[in-house]
Amino acid sequence: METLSARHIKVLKAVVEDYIHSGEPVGSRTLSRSPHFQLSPATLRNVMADLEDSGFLCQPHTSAGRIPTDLGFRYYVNNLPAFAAVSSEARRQVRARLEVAGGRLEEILHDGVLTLAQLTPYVGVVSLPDFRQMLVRHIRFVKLHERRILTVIVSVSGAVQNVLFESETILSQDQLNHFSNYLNALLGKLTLSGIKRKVLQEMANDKRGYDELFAQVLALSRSFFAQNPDQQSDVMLDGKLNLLEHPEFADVERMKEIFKAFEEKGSILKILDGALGGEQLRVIIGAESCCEEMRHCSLVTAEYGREGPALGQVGVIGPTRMDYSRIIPLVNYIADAMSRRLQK
Amino acid sequence: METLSARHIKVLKAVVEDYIHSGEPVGSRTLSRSPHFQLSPATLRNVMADLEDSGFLCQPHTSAGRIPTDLGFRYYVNNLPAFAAVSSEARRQVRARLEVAGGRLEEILHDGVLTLAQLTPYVGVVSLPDFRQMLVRHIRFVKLHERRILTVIVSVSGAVQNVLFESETILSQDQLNHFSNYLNALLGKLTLSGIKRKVLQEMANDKRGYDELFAQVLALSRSFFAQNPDQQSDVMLDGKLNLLEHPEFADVERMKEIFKAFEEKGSILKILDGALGGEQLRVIIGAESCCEEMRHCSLVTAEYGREGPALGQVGVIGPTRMDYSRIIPLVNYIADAMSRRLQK
DNA sequence: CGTTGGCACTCTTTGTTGTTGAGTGCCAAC
DNA sequence: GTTGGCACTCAACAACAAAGAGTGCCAACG
Repeated sequence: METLSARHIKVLKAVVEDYIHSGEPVGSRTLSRSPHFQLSPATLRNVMADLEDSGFLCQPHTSAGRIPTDLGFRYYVNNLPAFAAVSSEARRQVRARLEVAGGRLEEILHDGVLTLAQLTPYVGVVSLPDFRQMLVRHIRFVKLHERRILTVIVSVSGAVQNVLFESETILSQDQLNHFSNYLNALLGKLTLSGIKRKVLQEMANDKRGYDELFAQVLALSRSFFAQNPDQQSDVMLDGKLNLLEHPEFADVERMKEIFKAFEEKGSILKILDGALGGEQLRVIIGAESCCEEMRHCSLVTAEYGREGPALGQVGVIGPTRMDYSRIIPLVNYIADAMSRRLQK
Repeated sequence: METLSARHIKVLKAVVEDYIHSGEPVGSRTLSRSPHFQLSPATLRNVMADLEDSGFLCQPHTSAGRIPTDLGFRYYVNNLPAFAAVSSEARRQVRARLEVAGGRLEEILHDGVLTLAQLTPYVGVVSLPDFRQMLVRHIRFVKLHERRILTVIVSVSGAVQNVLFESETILSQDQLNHFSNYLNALLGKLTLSGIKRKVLQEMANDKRGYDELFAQVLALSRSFFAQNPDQQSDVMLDGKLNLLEHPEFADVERMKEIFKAFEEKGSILKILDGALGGEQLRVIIGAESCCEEMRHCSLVTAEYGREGPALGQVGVIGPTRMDYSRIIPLVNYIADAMSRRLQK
């Protein structure tokens, strides 16, 4: 186990790749027929038995071939990167969908997952940025009725968020415009949580004399933050149906499990944003996600959003038997295209 | 066929209800054991054969019991309404979720489908109102960058819509505020399409001299409508997983089919809003929906939105073997609660 | 004439029992 | 270290039998 000989590695690679493409357990005989091996089935059997002892392969049952374990896939992904170039068809689609002008953040993200769902037989997934962490470009208050106020917040990256709340006093639309202007001039490059922190600070040393306008803005902000504790972010999925085409999800129980994770979204979000700010591209294989329902799935995700902290993760969810050599470059490519479009 | 005798009706009712609760084809023996019948299996067989000839029942195969056809369910729903009262548990949940203050339209709709998905073993569904047909309460323009403008539209019922577009000339936020005020004062009780129509009209007889402000507003509106052709409405679903618990969807193929319809949404929207403005409550059974993928499903939907035209439909999607006597009153009850909350 | 018991028939479901084939582990020989 | 041989395991498949539920039809009964 410990260290693998060159032959062990070669066999592991062959098993993983064969399994990725066939979906069937691969036996020593199949392997020996491959032109890459001049070895007899018996020899391969010995090597495969070693790999099984080391935990890279396993057998569904005694008289079947071997399939890679999570560890086997992990070794493959980490050490054997024969990455395929992004196909011209994929480039074409990305150009058509993502290399266009602007659009709201949500539209861009949606285009991203849609493209992934169409270019791969897996599920496209993207985590929406945590609004509280985004730089605010604009705040606007709109009076709806009496004390009922609609806040429109636009982030630098083009995300738009609407929040309803009740103010403490009745204010006119003119006053609100006034406040909006005041705040917009003030806020420079702050995040929503930054603003909240600032407001709380200012309120703490309330003794200082403010001009009246600022006091009113403070009161308004307080109502605003009071009514909207900390809304969490969300994920967007597309192409769930793709998964049903894979033989590993023909079993209804297994399918239920994974669709449950999709419906709840919370666990997926946790997996995606759990490592935000870590590496640019991540591959999470099977049980590595620590999510019970996702133990038969892998994720390939990349951060999107240039300059400053990443906004979120975009990628695909598929069976652990995923075509990593094609998917990894593709996810990278699309995350890049999204980031570029977001910059415009 | 033609007219059914009292006995035929009684048998049909018994078969439908037994099938709804057991999910198994029901045979003459089972039926004769019911305390409601003093008849021998042989007699019931004759009656059931009649009902089969008339198209109300059918057999999955020769030696199985009978199950109701779409027509059988239809007759049952139309003529045999022994509706169950809404359970106290359901009332409690509706009170907790829907009889609270305000919230944005989307939140209200979301609460509605969520409640349905939790109270029934089926899928909760709601069609979002066509924004173009809603009465506009507020329009607000927010300058983002150069000619890039964000429009915030709030409808009378609390729906909020954000639209991005580019104006023809560069305008300051003060100017935009001016326009917003002008438009808001002007638009009274118009729908978005109403406004569009009006703008187009005014532009047609362009020769008339306008004051400059109005001319500018017109130009702005033109850019707005140019960039946003006619966005269609949408549907919201919740509780898709519920369906997987029903034996009729244990078959992977059938499941795929229905989930395909869910993912596309378009066909569901067509079914839902196809009959908007018709009856207050509708039951659509199996193939009646004219949607290939939905031929094994039934829908029970009711209109929501009081005063003026209905906003949309809310209800459930389940197998044709649905517990109509419980679901119909429940859907009615929830549509009512939603409408009441929307009025606030 | 409506109702009923009897009977032969159909067809699914379930369990049993081989048979086949792919694949393995181990061992002795090269 | 590599290889061929061999016995063994196990899933998958097919064939077959038996059970059970339900039917249609018919003759008989009140």
